Amino acid sequence: MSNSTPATIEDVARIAEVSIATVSRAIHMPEKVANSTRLKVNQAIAITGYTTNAMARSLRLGRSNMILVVAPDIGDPNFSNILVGLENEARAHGYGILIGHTQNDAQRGLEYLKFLNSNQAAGLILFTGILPFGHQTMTARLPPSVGVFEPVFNGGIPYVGVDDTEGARKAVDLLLAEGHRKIAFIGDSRTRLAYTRRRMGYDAGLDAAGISPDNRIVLEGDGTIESGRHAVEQLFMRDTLPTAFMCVNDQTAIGVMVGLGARGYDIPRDFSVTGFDDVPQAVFISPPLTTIRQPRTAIGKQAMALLLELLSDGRPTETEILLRPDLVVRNSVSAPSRNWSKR
Amino acid sequence: MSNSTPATIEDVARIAEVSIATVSRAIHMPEKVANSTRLKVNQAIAITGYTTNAMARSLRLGRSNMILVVAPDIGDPNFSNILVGLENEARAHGYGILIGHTQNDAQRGLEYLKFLNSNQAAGLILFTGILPFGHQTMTARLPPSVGVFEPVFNGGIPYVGVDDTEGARKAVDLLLAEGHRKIAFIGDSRTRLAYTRRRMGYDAGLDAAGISPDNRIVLEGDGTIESGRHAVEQLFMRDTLPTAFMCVNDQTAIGVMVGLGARGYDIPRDFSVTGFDDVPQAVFISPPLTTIRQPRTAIGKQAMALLLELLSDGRPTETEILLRPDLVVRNSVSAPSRNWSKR
DNA sequence: ATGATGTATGTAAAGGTTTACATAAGGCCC
DNA sequence: GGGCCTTATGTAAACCTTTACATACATCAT
Repeated sequence: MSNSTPATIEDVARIAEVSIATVSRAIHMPEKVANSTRLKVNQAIAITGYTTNAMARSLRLGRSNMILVVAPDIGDPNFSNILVGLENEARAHGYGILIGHTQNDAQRGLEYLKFLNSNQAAGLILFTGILPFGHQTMTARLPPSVGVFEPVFNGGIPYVGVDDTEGARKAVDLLLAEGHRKIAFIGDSRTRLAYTRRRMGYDAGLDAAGISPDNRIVLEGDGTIESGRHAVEQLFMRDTLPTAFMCVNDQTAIGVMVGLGARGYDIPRDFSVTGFDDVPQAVFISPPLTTIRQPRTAIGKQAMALLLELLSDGRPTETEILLRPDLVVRNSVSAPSRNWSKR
Repeated sequence: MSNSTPATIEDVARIAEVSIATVSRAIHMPEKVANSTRLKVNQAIAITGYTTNAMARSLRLGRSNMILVVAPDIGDPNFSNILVGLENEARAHGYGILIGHTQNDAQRGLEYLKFLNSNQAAGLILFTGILPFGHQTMTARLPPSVGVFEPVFNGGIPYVGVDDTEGARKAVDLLLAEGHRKIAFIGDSRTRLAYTRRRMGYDAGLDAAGISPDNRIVLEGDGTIESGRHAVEQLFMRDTLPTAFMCVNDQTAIGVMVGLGARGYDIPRDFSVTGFDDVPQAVFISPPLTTIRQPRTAIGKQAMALLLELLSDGRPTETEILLRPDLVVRNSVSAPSRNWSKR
């Protein structure tokens, strides 16, 4: 059957000697069709190699079987594993994944909006932490959407991610348990919800340990390696130094380690460092980084499951599913060796 | 105009007081329509917020504006950067990217084949190095396709990637220049075309240096970290050891370094190691890995450009576009310190 | 004035589905 | 045997475009 044009439902109907309506029913509502007929149809499908034309189907149904996934940066090491989870779950339900990356450019976001408007995607997964569509869009027009990895700032969109506060708490508690009392928090941008939440974990841990706010050092940056390096430089300008650096993410932590290394310090002997995310590099840098693991594949899977549920129910839930963060202990933390406060 | 159902071409036609054919022409063949009319249509489009329904368009045209990208593993560190290149180029031409990963499972491949058969994708980008569809598919049915990163084994599909042979040659020449004479090549599977080609570079370099085949050590594996570690163990069983390990990819090189480290050797003092790919980790491991860089974004961009060209021309070119590999020198190579052959 | 040529627009069909509605047949009850 | 319900199938419309073909009008050469 190596026909040049693919078989249509009509070809199947002709061979099975039934109407096209029956063929459609045999495929999508098999219980509505007599056993004998279903058999004939299935044979005809096998003979012709028929597969339903997704375009025609989506057109008729007014809804596609694609999910648009928008991320600021496809290359982000966190991204790919979540994508695996998303993709697996989507495929299992007959959906495909359409991907786009905005590079934090609103113009780009708008271009992807077209995929939505033109009915090419039935749902939206957002990695961006923000609706990347400027103000042209009212949320009303958006298809069912789920934020992932980073809570969505505007728009009141359900979110699946790690419990940032609890994760940060685990990190700070480890540092505390090792005996650290002067712990710096190296954050990224205050506009990121993840920052705020991790910071909350940091503060809560320090509160519980009875460490006064005066003894806390909090810096902001942009979450890059460079930003971590820069934070170290800033801190060395001051008259007090922490004994430990608790970083908002692994990139920052790597930057901190680079900065400290450049000044000739040894980690964890001289300073302890923790990260957050457990990116693949974390295990390769030296020393291997003690950090908080994001269950990325699970996050992807659950986010997609939630979206698919929204898609069938239509119920506009505003949920937040928080997954448990795990502390992964490697070699970047030890007890404080000396008190840097007075040097 | 926050209407619940999106505007159709008919809404636009009514407002602009023209026929739907004219609207369609005003959009797609503006020169065929009078200036005054075009103006009216554009205004009507602005008022209604109309965007073309991609489903209807694709159905009518018999061709979608999606490109299917199939990779064995989305999480592969090589993948994401190529994807960036692919995506940028696609978007610039109004195409979207549909992604799938097979995990080397033929069943999975078949599932993606459905996207193709159901007309949801106009073209195919293959990362898999092999047509992942078992034998059910004759190439005739495949849409325009381009292999990327890994030459496609079966199917005679155009390919865009790095020049493996030249890259390997650069690595072996560096090792030779440092004075190494006993260089082991740690490969992966002989079925991978990339292996064969890199191996050719290795042999060519050694030939040129007048090193006889007896003095070459070649091992095979599966390209994983574990496989690199295993290769080291195997070599220590033998009575001759190389002074340098030239690895088919960075993963293997990392494994080799781990294996050597576990035995207490220092790199590059005791042994030199080179990789291939320049994955993001390569810079973080210690010592940072000297390797061959794949111009990933450029590969993606060119592959997509080629595919788009195929899509419009229809000309079934069987090309191979080989990009220049760059040697990136870090710290895993130095002159051989002693001769391990007789220990 | 006539016919030819060219330009701008309209009409209607086609693309492959799904599904509301119509029809037909079979079984059952009285 | 007639009416009624159930089950299985068919008919045809609708989803929204694009485009071949038809039409209408203007321009121009003769």
